[in-house]
Amino acid sequence: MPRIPAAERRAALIDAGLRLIARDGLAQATTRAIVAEAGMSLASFHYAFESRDAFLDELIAVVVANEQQAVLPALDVGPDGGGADGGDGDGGDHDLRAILEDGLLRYLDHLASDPEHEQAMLELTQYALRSPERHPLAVAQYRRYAELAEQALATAAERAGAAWREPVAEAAGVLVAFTDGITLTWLVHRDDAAARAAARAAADALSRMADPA
Amino acid sequence: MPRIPAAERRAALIDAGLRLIARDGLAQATTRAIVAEAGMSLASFHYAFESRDAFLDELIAVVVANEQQAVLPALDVGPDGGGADGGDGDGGDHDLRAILEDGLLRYLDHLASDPEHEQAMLELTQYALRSPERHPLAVAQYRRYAELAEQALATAAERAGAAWREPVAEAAGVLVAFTDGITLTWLVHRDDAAARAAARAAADALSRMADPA
DNA sequence: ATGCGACTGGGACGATCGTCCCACTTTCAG
DNA sequence: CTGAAAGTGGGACGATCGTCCCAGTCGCAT
Repeated sequence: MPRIPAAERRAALIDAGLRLIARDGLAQATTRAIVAEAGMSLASFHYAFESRDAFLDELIAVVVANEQQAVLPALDVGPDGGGADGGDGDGGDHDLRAILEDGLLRYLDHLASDPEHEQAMLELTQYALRSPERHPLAVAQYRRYAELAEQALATAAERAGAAWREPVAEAAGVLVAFTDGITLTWLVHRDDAAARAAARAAADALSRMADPA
Repeated sequence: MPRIPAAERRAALIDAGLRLIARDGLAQATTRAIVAEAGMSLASFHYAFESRDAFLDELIAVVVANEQQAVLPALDVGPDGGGADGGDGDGGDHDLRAILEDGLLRYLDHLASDPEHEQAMLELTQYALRSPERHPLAVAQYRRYAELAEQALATAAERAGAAWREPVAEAAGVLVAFTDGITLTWLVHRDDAAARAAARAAADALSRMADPA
């Protein structure tokens, strides 16, 4: 009812759109459903956005930009965690392994606390993957993931006093891939124990891509 | 034009449907598009299937059942591959690591040879993940993946003369998760080198879940 | 205060969706 | 040979989609 400038309306619509996609899926995110979720009239949608496609393009861009605070602190904060039992042969990078596993477990907590958000991100990726003109959006999304992973891995190595053997970007790519896979299988099975086992294996593999200082 | 019994028509429609989903995406797989791809009339669709939802349900079931020959031989055949350079400390399970890496690289070849199929499977999973009554289809799909992974891992360990420390199913779950993540990131970036690096790391992590005999 | 431009509401348009119906043709058991 | 059953074609239905239009109304600079 109150008058709202177009810029704010865009933000409110994107917010409602993401909420709707997370709850009901991308296919249910029609223009009418979006404005209903935002409590607006249908005309406001096309006053703020040229088309539904343009709306989704901007939604992806905005959501990807906001992904930072959701994942980065998951791997960033906290001193040494308790860590699982050991028994590994190599010494040295034990700390890095524990830090990485701790970060991945923290990500699993984040995933469990808001599974629909990750499911929505996955759905948006697949949407962008279709049609060549939208493919760059998916690439940008995963480049952002890689950036965040890179920061987290750099921080982890620094804290453990280790050094990545190859460029951090390579390990970051591996981390993104593993995280994605763990997310997808957890969304299917909701099996926390299996996800933790995969996280453990992922931390193990990643830690071996670095040398102790 | 020729008369075709309903059973054959069901198979032909499912075949056309999968082809269409792989090429254009699930959203474009309308009843009209499907019958056009199969070269039939629209009435034949609802003569063979009760509804589009029922059609998709059976399509998923059939496709999941046929997934066997696509993935299993990828990890199953072949003696010791060339293998990458080494430098790892631990001895013992070096063979298992190489076998697993070889199998994963073979899967990457399969993925590159028909990326749209894996993309379609991913899309079908997300479709099934929505709505509770279809969720079991996604679970069945990933249970099948886990079965195939289990067979492959058992074969690999046997060939390397190694034994899985935990039940094979646990390692199989990790393999499915890693494979899924590698698939997704490759579909986005089409970066063969990055996928191979992730495959190497995955093989490394998995091989450490077994003990040499 | 006032007028112009930004914003809103509701209704309507054509396209396309899944589904259904019915007249028709082919097949095959008896 | 014949009649019931199985399969086919095309058109139509109501619902819903994205988009558009236009008459109205509010806010704000002047």
